[in-house]
Amino acid sequence: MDTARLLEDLNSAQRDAVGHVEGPLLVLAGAGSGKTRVVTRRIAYLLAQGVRPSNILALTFTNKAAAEMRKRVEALTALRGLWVSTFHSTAARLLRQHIQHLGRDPQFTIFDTDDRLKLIKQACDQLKLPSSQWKPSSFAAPISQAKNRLVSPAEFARANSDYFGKTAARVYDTYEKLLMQNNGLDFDDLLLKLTELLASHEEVRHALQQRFQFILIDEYQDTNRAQYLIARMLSDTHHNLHVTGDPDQSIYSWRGADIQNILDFEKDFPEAKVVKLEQNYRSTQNILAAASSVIRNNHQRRHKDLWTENEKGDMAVRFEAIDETDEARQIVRAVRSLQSGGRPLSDLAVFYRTNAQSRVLEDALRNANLAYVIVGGLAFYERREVKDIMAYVRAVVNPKDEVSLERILNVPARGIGDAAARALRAHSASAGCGLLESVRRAPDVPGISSRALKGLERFLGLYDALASLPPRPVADFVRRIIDATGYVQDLQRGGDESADDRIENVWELVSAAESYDQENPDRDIRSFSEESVLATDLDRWDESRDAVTLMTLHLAKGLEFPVVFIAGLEEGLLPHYNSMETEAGIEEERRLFFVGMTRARQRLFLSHAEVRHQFGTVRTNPPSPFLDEIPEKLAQRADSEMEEHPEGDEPAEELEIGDLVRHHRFGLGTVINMEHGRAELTLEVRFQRFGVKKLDAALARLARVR
DNA sequence: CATATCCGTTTTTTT
DNA sequence: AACGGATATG
Repeated sequence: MDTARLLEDLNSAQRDAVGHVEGPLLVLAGAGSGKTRVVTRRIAYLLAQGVRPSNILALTFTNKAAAEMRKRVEALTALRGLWVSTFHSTAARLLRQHIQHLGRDPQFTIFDTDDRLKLIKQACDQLKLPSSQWKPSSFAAPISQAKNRLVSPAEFARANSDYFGKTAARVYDTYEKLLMQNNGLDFDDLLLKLTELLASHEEVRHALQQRFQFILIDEYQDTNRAQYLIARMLSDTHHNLHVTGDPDQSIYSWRGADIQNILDFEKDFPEAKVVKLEQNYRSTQNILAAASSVIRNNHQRRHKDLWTENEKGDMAVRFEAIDETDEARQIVRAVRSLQSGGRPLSDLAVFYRTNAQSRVLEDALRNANLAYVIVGGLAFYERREVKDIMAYVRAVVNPKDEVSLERILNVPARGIGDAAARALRAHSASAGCGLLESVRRAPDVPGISSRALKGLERFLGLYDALASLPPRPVADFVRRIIDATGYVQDLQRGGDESADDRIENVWELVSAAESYDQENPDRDIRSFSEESVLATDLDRWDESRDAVTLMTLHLAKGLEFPVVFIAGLEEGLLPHYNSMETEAGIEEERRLFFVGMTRARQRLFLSHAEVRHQFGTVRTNPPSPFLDEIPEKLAQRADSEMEEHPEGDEPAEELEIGDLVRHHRFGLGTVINMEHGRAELTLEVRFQRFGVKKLDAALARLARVR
C-alpha cells in the first residue's frame, strides 16, 4: 500500500506519529483523539516501509481491543505472522514455548481468581491458620500486588514485619508452592514469569528482541511494573517501542498499574519522540467542555487541552432521583423518549461504578420491555456450571491440576463426599503421590466407604475415557463431557430455580466451542481451555444488538456511544468510599468519571439518588462533588422527580414510625413519632437538614421512601 | 453421604 | 438482597 495514502487524511500530529519509524515513540492521546486509528495506520505504515509482519508485536489490555486492532489493520493490509494480542495471552504463549528454562512444565494450567482463592484457602489450612481469625480472601490482594511489583515471598516477608504481613508472607510462600505442585500459573504469574524468563535468560531475551523489532503498546498508562519491564526488555536492542496512552485515563492503580510508567517515558528514553493528540473527534463541544472542567481539578496531572471542531451540541443533563429505583425509572423514561425520537437502543449505554448497581437498572429496563445487555459482572466462564465443565477439560489436560480434580470429583454427585476426599488427600500426603494417583489406588486407601469407592470407580472410568478422546473438535469434546457426566440431567433433577439458566449456559458453552472450532480449525481443547480462562465478558459483547448496554465505568474505557448515562453520581459511590481516603484515590475516581463522560458522542445524562439501599440498609448520599465541578451552564438540571412523584401520593395512614419520608421543602427525614388527634394525625419528623418538625399528616404531603 | 436450612458476608473496579 | 459456606438432619 502506498505510504502517502496512509497519511493523507490525518491531522499533522497524527501524521507525525504514523510516519515515525525508528526509535521510541510516546503518543499522548487524549480521549477520542483517534488513537486506534494512529496505531493501526502506523502498523500499516511500517509494513509499507518493508517491515515484516512477524517483526511486529502489538500489545493491548483486553482481547476486545486486540481483536478490534487486528480487524482494522487487516482492512488496510495483509498481516500474516503479526502478533496483536493482550499482555496476558502473549505471555502465556511465550511461556508455553520457553518456561522450561525456568524449570517449569510447559503444560501449565492458568488459574483464575476463583482457583486462586481455593489455593489460598488450602495454604491457610496447611498453615493451620484458624479460620475464625483469618479470611483467606484477605490475602488475595496483597499477594497479587506483590507479584505485580515482582516481590518474592522472601522479600515480602522482609518488608512486612507486622502481624498481618508476617502471616501473609507465609501464606504467599505456601501458595506459591501449591501453584507449583498443581503446575499452575495465576494471572499475575503470566507476567511475572515472563519477566523472570527475560531477565534471567539472555538467549531467550535476545531471540525475542530479534523477532519483535517493533513493539506497540496500547493504554500504556495502565501498565504495571512487570509489564513495564517486559516492554523494556523486549525493546532493548532496537528501541522501537511505541507506547500510546493517556494519563487522564489511568484507572487501574488498584491492579498494580503505575501511572509513572507513562509519565517517565521520556526519562527512560531520552531520545523518544513525543506526539500529543489533542483534537477530539468524538464528542460535542459541550460534552468535552464538561469533561474538561472535571478533570482540570486533578493536581497530579500533566496539562492538556482537548479541543474539537464538532458542533456545540446539547447540554449535559443532570438529574436527581429519590432512590435507586426512581433513578432507574427516570433513566428508562429518558431511554423511551430517545427511542421514540428515533434512536436505536444500541446507541445508548448506562455506566455505573459498581456491578451491584446493575440489578435495579436491569429490572426497570425489563419491566419496560426494553432490550438491554449487561456486560461484565460474573463472566461467562466464571459461572459455576461452565467452570464445572471446563474443570473436566483442565483436569484431563493437566493431571496435576488438583483444584479442578477436586472440583469435579463429586460433580455431579456420585457418592464421593467430604470424608472420602479427605482420605484421598491424606493418602496423597503420606504416600507422596498426586491426588489422581490416590484416586486410582482408592481400594487401598484407608477410610473410604464402599459407596465412595463405587463412585470413585465410576469417576475413573469417566476420566480415562475423556483422557483418551481426540483433542479436536473442541465441541465434541465438550459435548462428550456433558453427556458422560449427565450434567444437564443432574441440573434438571435438582430442579432448583436457576436450573434453566444454568442449562442454557451449558448449551451456550457448547455453541462457543462450535464457533471456536470454526474460527480456529488448527486449535484444540488445550488452547480452548487456555483462551477461555483469559476471556472476559467484554469479549463476548455483541455491539450490533439493538439493546441498551449496561457496564461499569472501568469496562467503558476505550468504547464510545452516542448517548451515555452515568448513574449513581454520589459521594461514596463515585468517588467510592474505599477510595476517598487519599488524594490519589480521589483523583483516580475523578479520572474514572472523566473516562465515562468522554465516551459520549452526543448526549450525556448524569444522575444521582438521594438515598440508596446498600447491604440491605438505607444510605443517604450527597451528590458527588465531581458533579459540582461541571459549570451550571454546561449541565442542565432536570428536576423531573417532581412530576413523576407528586407529593402526597401515599396516604399518611400507611406511615409508620421509622419510615423514611420526603417533604417537598424539608427534603428527607425519618418519622420519629405519631400522635392521633380527634380528626388529625400529627407526625414528628426528624429531617436531615432541617431538624425535627411537627407536621399535620393531611397537609404535609409526605412521600414515603421505602 | 446427601440434602436442607441458616447464617454471615458481601461489593470497587478485572486480565 | 443474594450468594456461598457451614452446620444440622435424614
